[in-house]
Amino acid sequence: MFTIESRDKESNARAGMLRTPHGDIPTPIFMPVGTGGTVKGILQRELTEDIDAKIILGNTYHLYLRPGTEILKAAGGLHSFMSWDRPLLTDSGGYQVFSLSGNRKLNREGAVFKSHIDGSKHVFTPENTIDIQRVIGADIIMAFDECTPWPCEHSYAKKSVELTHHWLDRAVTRFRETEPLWGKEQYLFPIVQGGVFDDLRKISAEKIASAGLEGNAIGGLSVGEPAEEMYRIIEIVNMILPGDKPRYLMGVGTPVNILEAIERGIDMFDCVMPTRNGRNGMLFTSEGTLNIRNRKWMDDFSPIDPEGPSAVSLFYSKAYLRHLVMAGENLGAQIASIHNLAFYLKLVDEARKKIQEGNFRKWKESMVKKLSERL
RNA sequence: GGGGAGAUACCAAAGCGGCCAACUGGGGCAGACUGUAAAUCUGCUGGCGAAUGCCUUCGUAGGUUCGAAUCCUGCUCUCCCCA
Repeated sequence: MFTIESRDKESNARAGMLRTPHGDIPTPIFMPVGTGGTVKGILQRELTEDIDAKIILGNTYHLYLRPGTEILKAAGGLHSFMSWDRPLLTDSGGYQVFSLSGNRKLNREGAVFKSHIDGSKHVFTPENTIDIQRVIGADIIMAFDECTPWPCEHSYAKKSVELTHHWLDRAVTRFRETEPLWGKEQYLFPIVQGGVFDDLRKISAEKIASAGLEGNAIGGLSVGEPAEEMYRIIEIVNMILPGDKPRYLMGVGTPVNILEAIERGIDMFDCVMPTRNGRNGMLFTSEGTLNIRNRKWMDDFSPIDPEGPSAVSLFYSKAYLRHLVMAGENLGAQIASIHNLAFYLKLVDEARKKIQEGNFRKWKESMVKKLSERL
C-alpha cells in the first residue's frame, strides 16, 4: 500500500506514495476535512480542479446520524453518494468522544452518545463503528478510540489508553471477519494515544505497531498542549511505529505544526483549520498569516496571495474578500476556504519536492520563519 | 388653521428623580478557532488614565431639587391625525 520514494538525510522526513483503490496519494499529504459528506462550502469540482485534493475525510458519527446508514447503503457508499471518486478516509467518531464529552458516557463496551441534533441515545462500539465504516466505504477507516483531553492525569490517560487498546483488538477482529461492501479494499488504521506521557505513548506505540495494520495514526495531540510537547511525543512515537508504513497525525494543524511534524516523519495530516478559520476570516498566505476582517485590508487591492496557490488567490483582491467576509456573503467563506486549502496542499507538495531534492531542512527553516509572520 | 406625539451615544431603541457614562440590538474595532455540535464564539465601542478615578454627555436655554436623561418653563426641530 505504501512505498517510500526518498528520505531526507538531515531529518526523519520522507516522501512516499500511498496506493488506494480510488487513487494514489503522494505523501506528505494534507487531507481536507469533510465531516458530513462535504468540505464545507466547496464543490467537489473545486476540490479536484482548484485545490487538487488527493483525499478528503468524512466522519462516522456525523454520517451515521445524518443521513444514516440506510441511505448510505442505498446510495452504494459515500463515494457514490457524494459523487467523489478520489480516496476517502473516515474518522471513527473517536474525536466526538472528546469534543462531545458532555453528551457521552464511556464504558468497556463502548460509548453511549446523545445526538447533538436531537438528543437521542446511540451506542458506538469498536464493532459497530467498523460496520458503519464498511457501509460508508472509505478507502482508509479508523479504529474507535478515546481522544483524551488535555490536561489530564497520568492515571486517567493510562486507563484511557488501555481502553483504546482493548477496543483496537475488537475492531481488528471485526475488521478481519467482515468484507468491504462495495468491492474495493479498505485499510484500517489504529491510533496511538497516551496523552503527553512518554511511558504511555511508548506502550501505546508498541501496541499499535504490533497490530500489523497497513498504516498507523497518532491521536490525542493538538488538543491544547504546548506545541513543543506535541513534537516531543511525535518523536517518541515515531521511533517505535514502523518506518515503512504511513504515519497519520490526526487533527494537525497549523502550517508550522505540519512542517515540524513532516520533519519528524509524519506522512498524513488533516485539520479543520484551513476551512473553519477561513470561514472566520483567517488566511494563510505566502506573505504570512492575516485576518482579512482587519481594517487595513479595506483598500488593499493586491491579490489574496501573489504566489497564488489557487486561481482564486490571484483572481480576487484582499479588499474584495474583506468586503465579502464583512458583509457575511457566502462567497467570502468559499473563496477563503478554497485559498486556504490550496495553500495547505501546496505547502505539503513543496515539502515533498524539497525532500526529493534533498534540501528539505533548509527550506523548512525559512518557511517556518515566514509562516510565523502575523500580517 | 386645530389637535396630538416625540427629540438619548455611529444607527435603532430602553431608561422617566439618586443603583446612569446610560439596558439591548445593529454597525464598527480587535481576538480566538488544530481527527468540525462552529459561515461560530469572546472582548471592546464618549474623552484621558495602568488603575481607585477624573472630565464632558441624553435637541437647546433657563428653572425646581441635596441630587435631573428623568420634574417645570421658553425656544428650535421632527412626526402623526383632523380641516
